[in-house]
Amino acid sequence: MARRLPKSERSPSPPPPPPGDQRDAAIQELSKGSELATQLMAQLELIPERELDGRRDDALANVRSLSMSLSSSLYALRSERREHYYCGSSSSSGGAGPAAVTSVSGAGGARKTKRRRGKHGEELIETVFITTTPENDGFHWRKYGEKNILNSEFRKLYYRCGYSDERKCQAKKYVQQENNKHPPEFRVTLTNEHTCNTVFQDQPSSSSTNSQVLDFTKASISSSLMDSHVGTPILKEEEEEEVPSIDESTRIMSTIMRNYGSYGDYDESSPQPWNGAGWK
DNA sequence: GGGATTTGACCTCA
DNA sequence: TGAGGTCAAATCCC
Repeated sequence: MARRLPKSERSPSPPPPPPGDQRDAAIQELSKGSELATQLMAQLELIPERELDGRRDDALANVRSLSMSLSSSLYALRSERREHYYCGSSSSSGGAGPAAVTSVSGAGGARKTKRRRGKHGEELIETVFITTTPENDGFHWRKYGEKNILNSEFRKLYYRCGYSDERKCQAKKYVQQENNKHPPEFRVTLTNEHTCNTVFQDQPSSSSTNSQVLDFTKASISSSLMDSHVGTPILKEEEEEEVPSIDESTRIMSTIMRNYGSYGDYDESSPQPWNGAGWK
């Protein structure tokens, strides 16, 4: 997520963002690399340990690191794009009216960015998308609430940035399971920009491992929920648009999820809601 | 003991 | 007035 600097910290004439086509090309290349890394990981999984002289785990760890790096780059690029779109649309909005909705599409999917007012009239940027990997967005989230939602069989989970206190980051994330597909899809709502600037950085000092913080920087989570399509959410329009079918990389990841647990623990015959860290 | 999650209560808004 | 969002004490886990 691109960091939005306070006015006083912004340079008078910020450098223009890279041309859109160049960025698209970069995103495409990174997506490809990420997909390939995922495939490689799946292939490595199929090779018996003994055939690699006990070095399969090392190789897997390396591929995971590679995939993570690619994913973080992808995420950073896409976040930059989203902010760019938002800034561009802000002037056309007259302020207090119905929430303006800006469709933001990228190489791997699309999101809806809404603008609405917060509790105290402050402007909130709200991005809604559907994804099968809600935990995988590169940020450090701390859960602060959970709620049953009317007419929904799944509970809504509330997260705020893990650095909300120490870095005054106002970013929040709401996750609600949408269905019992395999893998299940989640509606993820992001509000406010991250100001903590901690994508894939700053290993948390906490030694706690039972955390359900959606922390992609933690090896315990990143290894089991590693995913190549970070930032490639499945498009879901607010007003029931057709949802594209899950792409090849998603299917590959589903296979990996089965191998690594988490989604693999999901029993399709007796679906259970996702609790933020996997199914019990 | 410290950090994170859980969960019921409370607050706000439509 | 009810639903959704947040708070904060209790609890859990390392």
